[in-house]
Amino acid sequence: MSQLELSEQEQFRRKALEELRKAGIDPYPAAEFVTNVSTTEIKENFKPEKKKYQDVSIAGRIMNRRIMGNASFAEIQDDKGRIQIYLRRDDICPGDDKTLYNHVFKKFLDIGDFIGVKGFVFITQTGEITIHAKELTVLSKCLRPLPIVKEKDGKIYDGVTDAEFRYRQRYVDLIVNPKVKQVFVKRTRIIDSLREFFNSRGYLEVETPILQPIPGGAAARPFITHHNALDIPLYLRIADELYLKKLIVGGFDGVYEFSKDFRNEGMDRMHNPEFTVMEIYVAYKDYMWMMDFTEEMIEKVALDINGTTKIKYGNEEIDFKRPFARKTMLDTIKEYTDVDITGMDEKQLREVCDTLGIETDETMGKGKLIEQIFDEKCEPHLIQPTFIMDYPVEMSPLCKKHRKDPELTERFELIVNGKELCNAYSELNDPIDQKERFLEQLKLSEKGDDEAMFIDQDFLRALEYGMPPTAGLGVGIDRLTMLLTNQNSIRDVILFPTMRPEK
RNA sequence: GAUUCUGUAGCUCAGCUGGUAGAGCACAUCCCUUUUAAGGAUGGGGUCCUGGGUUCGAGACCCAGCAGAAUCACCA
Repeated sequence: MSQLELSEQEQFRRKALEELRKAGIDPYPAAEFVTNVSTTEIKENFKPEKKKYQDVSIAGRIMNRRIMGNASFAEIQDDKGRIQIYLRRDDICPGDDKTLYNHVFKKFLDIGDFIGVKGFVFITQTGEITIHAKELTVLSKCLRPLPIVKEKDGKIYDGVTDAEFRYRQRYVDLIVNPKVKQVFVKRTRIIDSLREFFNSRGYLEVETPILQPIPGGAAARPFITHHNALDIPLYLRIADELYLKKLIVGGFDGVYEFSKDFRNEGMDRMHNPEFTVMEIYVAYKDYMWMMDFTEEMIEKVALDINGTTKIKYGNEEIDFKRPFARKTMLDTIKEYTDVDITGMDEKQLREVCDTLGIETDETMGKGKLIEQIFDEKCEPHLIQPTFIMDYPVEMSPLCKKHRKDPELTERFELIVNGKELCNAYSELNDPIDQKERFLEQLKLSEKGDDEAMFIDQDFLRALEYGMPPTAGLGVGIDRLTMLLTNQNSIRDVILFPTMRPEK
């Protein structure tokens, strides 16, 4: 980029950079700057009578400056927060040479630059905890004007709100919007909390392939790529289910993975092409056990993150206190539509859909039709955490048939705010049954269902060696984060959401 | 993929019925040793998303495109 293409403000900052160098100051010094405190630590603990923090060293980004001649106030921001700095010319320049204040601080530094400050903490006349600077060190020059967001009594002035700007330049969003940073801190805490829950029960975190020759474990359109050395197509995983079950076959009794999955489908406020799912599989358990486990897990995470089981999400108040409601899918459909679809065949179900005003097409089998009825007529009403149990067998090709009714499966989903949050099975471990279910999927695929599952021969081979009865659970981490941080879009809980490239 | 809305200074936004491009913050210059959204004064800064069209004249109107957001469809 030539000098001519730079904005006026960028040119001024580049000029200041050169002036710093001329003054013998390296604008990008290599040496460590040792700090001994953070902004928030001072603000939380400083008491004027205690004589604490009389020799502090702190580093951060300049976010505000008020120059009053030979004394100035600045605010610097570190990882934790902000604090005000008081700079007096004769304090940071004790000798005759006043360059550091008159030129370096006043002329060559800007909002956005990183500085290090050594000094003591005091309270100003207006009552603000402030660091009185004795030394000032330039740590890094900022060459672009940083948007200035101001706040007074909770009111934001000149906020950076443009969604495109925020997502594309997330680094700026994080600098100027502290609430955004908090969301991502919470996201990590959620994952920490889950991990702690699993580890404390002795389950093992594992890593399974992202590049898979057959994308298994879910019904979805995959991304495809090519491996040059092997000269084969590879798919980005859509789920890690089959690999984790192979590990149960291999003798691990409890395994889990935080899995970045990829689906080549539509994008909207609930869907990003890459997203995170936690899947866990525990041997010798069933879906009833897993329901208790899920309840306990969700309640714990809510408490760990927000200190309460109650959350506000949009206009709803949701309570994650145990126990959650438990209903079968067929009962729920009866409850919301007054239709008992128990034992109906495909033709009858199609008629029910017509009466209820649900669109159908020829590629839809029995399972898909029931799913449509549930998704349209029931799911949106389920705001409080609700387990929906016993899905039709056609909808769940990897799930064990119900112990009491072969038309159903031992499956539950946890619905919160009208959306699926968790999905769990008594895992199908009968290799003959599994093969038949895969063949059913193949028929659906031939009928035109482009989401039907592929047949994974290696998975069938593993099951033939024997898999103990196993309960499995998947949790949408992005959606869980959205709920616990009250965010309306998945893009607000993913640091760098997928965007069309610029220009 | 469909529909609607949006795109003007570094940021947030005005811009009338089509008639010389505006404000606040930021930036620059000068003054000021306890200010806080904010010290005071003065000043500079624009590919009005892009390309066509209508018009004497387009930031505004029309067409096409690009990018984003919301809603819907599919999916978690």
